[in-house]
Amino acid sequence: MTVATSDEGPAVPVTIRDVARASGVHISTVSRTFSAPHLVNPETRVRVLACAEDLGYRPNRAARALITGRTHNIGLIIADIANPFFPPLIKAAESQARHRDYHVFVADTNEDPTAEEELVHALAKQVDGVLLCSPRMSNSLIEQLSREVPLVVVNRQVTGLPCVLMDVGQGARAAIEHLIGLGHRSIALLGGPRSSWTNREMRRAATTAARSGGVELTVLGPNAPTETGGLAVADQVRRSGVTAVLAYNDLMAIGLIEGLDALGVRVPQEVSVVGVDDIALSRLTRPKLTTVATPTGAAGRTAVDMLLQQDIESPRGARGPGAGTALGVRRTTAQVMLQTDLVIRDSTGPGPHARPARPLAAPPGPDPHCPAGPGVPTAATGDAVAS
Amino acid sequence: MTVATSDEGPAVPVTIRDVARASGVHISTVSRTFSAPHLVNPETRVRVLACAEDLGYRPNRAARALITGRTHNIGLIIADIANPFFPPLIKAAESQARHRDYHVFVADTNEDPTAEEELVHALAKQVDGVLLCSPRMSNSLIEQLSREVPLVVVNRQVTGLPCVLMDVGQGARAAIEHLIGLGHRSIALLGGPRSSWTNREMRRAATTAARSGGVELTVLGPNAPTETGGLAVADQVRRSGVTAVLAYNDLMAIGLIEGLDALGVRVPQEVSVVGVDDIALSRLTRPKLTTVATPTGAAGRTAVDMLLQQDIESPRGARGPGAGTALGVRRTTAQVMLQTDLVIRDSTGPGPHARPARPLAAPPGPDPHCPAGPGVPTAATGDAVAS
DNA sequence: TACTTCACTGCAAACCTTTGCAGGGATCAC
DNA sequence: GTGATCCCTGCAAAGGTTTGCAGTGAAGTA
Repeated sequence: MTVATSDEGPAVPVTIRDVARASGVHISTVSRTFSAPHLVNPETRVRVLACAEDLGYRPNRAARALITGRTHNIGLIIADIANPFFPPLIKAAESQARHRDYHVFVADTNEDPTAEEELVHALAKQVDGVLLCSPRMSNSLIEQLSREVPLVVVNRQVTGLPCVLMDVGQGARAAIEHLIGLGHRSIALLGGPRSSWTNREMRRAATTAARSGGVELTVLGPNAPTETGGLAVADQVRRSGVTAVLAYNDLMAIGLIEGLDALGVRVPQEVSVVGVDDIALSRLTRPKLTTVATPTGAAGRTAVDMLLQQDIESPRGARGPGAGTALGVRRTTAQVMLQTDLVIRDSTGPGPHARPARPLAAPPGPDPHCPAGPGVPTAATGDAVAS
Repeated sequence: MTVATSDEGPAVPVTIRDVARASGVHISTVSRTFSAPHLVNPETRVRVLACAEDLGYRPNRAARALITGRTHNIGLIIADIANPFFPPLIKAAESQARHRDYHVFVADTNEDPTAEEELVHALAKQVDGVLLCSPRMSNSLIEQLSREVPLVVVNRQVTGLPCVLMDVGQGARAAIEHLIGLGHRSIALLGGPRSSWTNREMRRAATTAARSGGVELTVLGPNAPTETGGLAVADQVRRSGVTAVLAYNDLMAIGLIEGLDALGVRVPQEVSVVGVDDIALSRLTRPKLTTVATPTGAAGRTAVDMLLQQDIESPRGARGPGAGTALGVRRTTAQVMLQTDLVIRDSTGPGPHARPARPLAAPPGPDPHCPAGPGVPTAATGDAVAS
């Protein structure tokens, strides 16, 4: 380890006043040079700019925000940055924001609802709005927080708030039908976090699809939405005697496959596995993962658009002329539902020709109605969920 | 898609003044209630707190920062958030920061030096310091930016700035020696991004180790540090006739294995592959990846510590008493080098008993000195790199 | 009683910037 | 020559908060 001393430290901060003094004009002229150049004489402008450059002046964005009410920042709160599901969403959001001259600040909550709330507070006055992705806190808390800072919720339906949803219900249905079509009659659903909206939607849709397909559905969980979570239930899956599994997400599916492999259970020969998300990794595992692709990029872009739209409509901090009547700003809130796609790869295969090989298997469901009729449409009709 | 209208929008912002009015005290008392509670009468305090609670008051952190000069935020700039190398670093940094009552804002640059620079400017006045991880811009630009906001650099050596480095030189050496020990005589190094400090260090150390081991080292690259980057060079690797490869990082190693697999080349039977980073994924691929484990968590924690330490020493925005003499603040800068570890798993195996099977193989190096002597120590002696 | 001490609170400046308003000077038309 | 118009610039308030200083009243001490 080297230790050195230097006096190249952050220089004394140079403010608009320093530039004004150096260029012999009033600070308001300097201000205008940067925020409304057309209002200042070209000659003055170049002089001011030269001085600014010379002194290394940069407008203080915090001070500017204090008076304009706009920071040109967007906060992005996500449950777990280690989940490869999120990076494409983040990148899409950042790219979209950049086009609109906004910056995105990302924060990770470690799936902790308390951290989520605290982060919203922390970000509140430093950003123009927050994108809340796969939140773990309650709907009522989200509504309450939305009075503090404009919010757009991703992967959760909150009435009265703009939401970006992915139709995992349809995806789960497609997955179950795919498995039924392959001849599976006993299927497990690996649940994710309890407070996840996606989790509830999947469960509902999978249950419906299984019922109308006349097959048995075992729900295992809740589980941590990670490889470890999937790994941990491998033994339970094996003993349950199911021949196919729909996992809450790809990470769990991958962990499960790993766990089954360790137990000597082959995928897809003995057990078929379907994930959700279509993370980049799902193309790299062996077997390549059959999964429900979710439009993460579109979700990020859409969320930014919705936030900025609502943001532009109602300039921040606008006190009513009548001296602070507590009348909220009127605004429109839309909820968009993005489509999902089943991507069939190598982790699903034909169901057992005979009964399940494992002795502990529960008997198949008693009343098979129709072989594989499309289930009741469940999209977009959900009420508020996730207490 | 549902569209609705609501007037539950963000309420009129409630300020310290509103609380003061409601509780019948001066704003300074309200301020003290929050930032110096011991200075205000307990009765007054509870009254003020009640009013604040009632009105839903939250101190405006931006305004506070304007006057105190401290935001209690840390910026974290990352080359590519999709690289699983970073999440553990991010999480460690966040956890460490939280203990010190700081928040971390993460931003991704897409490996784009321009975006990096812009982000530093954007963050400058909204955070107390920035952690620059695996930067892609020039050292001189970094030095220049460090005058705008306190900086700690991770994975890059910049003289005069606090740096957190991982000893990838030692790691690369250990990897090469491991391969030599297995009997490999013709090894390739898959290079990463040209402007990466890690890339240069690895190359230097690998070259030295190969030379002193008397084996041939082929450098392939630069390449994108992603699965795709690894996938893309698979054919080149095959044709080069090497029997072992050290990749710039795990992602490339995994992509390479995938690519070799597609070409019918078996790992590790025909070609051994070593990665760097030990991302979680490297335990899940098949074969499990042999890799140089880098202490990402420790790096994140250390970086936060170094930033906060330097930050505390020199309170921001302190103008000298002599009315703005441009004398920089004196501060200490340390450079720490963290150790790496070779983790041997299943992607490396014995070298060829005979000559390499492929016809195109280059002849082995002419002068084998010592079988596997430890190379010259290269740690911590590097000058500034990466123009 | 007079004086000190103490706890608490109010006053006002400060942080850095933006912006509505008004003033100054030049240009132009009549 | 007068008045209107226009471009540019300065003035000062505002945004929400912190903080050094001073002032108040009460308690304590002699």
